[in-house]
Amino acid sequence: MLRLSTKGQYGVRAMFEIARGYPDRPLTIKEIAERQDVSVAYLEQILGKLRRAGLIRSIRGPGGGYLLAREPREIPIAEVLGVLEGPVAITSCVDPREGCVRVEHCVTHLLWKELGAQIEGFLNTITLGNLLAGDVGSLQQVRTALEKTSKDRNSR
Amino acid sequence: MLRLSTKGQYGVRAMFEIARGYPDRPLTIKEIAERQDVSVAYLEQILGKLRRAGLIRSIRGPGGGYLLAREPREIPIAEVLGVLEGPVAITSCVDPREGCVRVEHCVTHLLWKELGAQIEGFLNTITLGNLLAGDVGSLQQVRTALEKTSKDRNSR
DNA sequence: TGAATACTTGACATAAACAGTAGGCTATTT
DNA sequence: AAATAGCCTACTGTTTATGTCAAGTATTCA
Repeated sequence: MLRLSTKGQYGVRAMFEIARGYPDRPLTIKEIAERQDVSVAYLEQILGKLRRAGLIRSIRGPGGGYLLAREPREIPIAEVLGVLEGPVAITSCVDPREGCVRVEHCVTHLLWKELGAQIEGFLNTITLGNLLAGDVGSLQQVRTALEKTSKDRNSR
Repeated sequence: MLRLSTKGQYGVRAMFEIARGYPDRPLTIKEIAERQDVSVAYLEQILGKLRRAGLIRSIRGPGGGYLLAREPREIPIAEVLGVLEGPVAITSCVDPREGCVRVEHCVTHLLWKELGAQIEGFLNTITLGNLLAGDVGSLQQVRTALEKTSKDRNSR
């Protein structure tokens, strides 16, 4: 359940690849495609969205390619995914683009809302900088802290 | 992004409805369907899965219906969703039923794995009992604790 | 200026997943 | 026996996901 589309996955991987070159040199689509094993045509769509959203810049012509528009540590994963897949919306009930017709009857409304907030919160704490530094391992500490807190809550 | 299928949503709502009657009386599919505004035929599929997984019991014949197999507080939402939609698997890369072909090259592998663990951890802390008691509001505290911890981590 | 290189856009194709329906069957109670 | 209620499986229409393709536009270098 709760699978991410390939657009989101490839997008993050492409951003990572671009970030690796940052700020030294622009990376061509072809390079990114080869390194991440994705078709050039498909990547074009993805990078186009990211560029229009202002996350990356492009330079045309020979020697051109893509560059990050900001520093890696200023680009949270949540933003990349948000551009490519829209906001987190576990159910249509909590989708900002739709809306709940039965909020008051909907017992689960709050549950989905909180789950969404949880996910967004998490993805906002991780940046491309973290990915580059390879310090995602320390995330486990975050989870551990969460579980402890929940346990406290339930034992009250 | 990350939308839950209707099966999962309806399933949780159905479980909630059954839990409301617990342990007094069995609820018929028809009653659940009416109260949660879902078709009887569709609900049958969902309740069938939940029954085979041992989350609910059924009683046939007149006066029959569905009952919880355990106490509401012993039934985490994660389990309900797991039965109906399989395990959390943000990408095929971290799907226990598939597997990652390129773990060592896959920078994002750990990220998706942690996100999945985060979600499962959260859904495991919420039970039908919590839903019944309407104390989902206190979830916010959990999130706040999470964010604080993350902040600490990043400022180190 | 012309060739090479690279990005841009929109239409289209295929396949998988989702959401729900339909119909017949079995068990239990009265 | 009749009524009630759950059980099971196959089928189907729709939507979404995942790409591909083709033609066009912009930039740079020689």
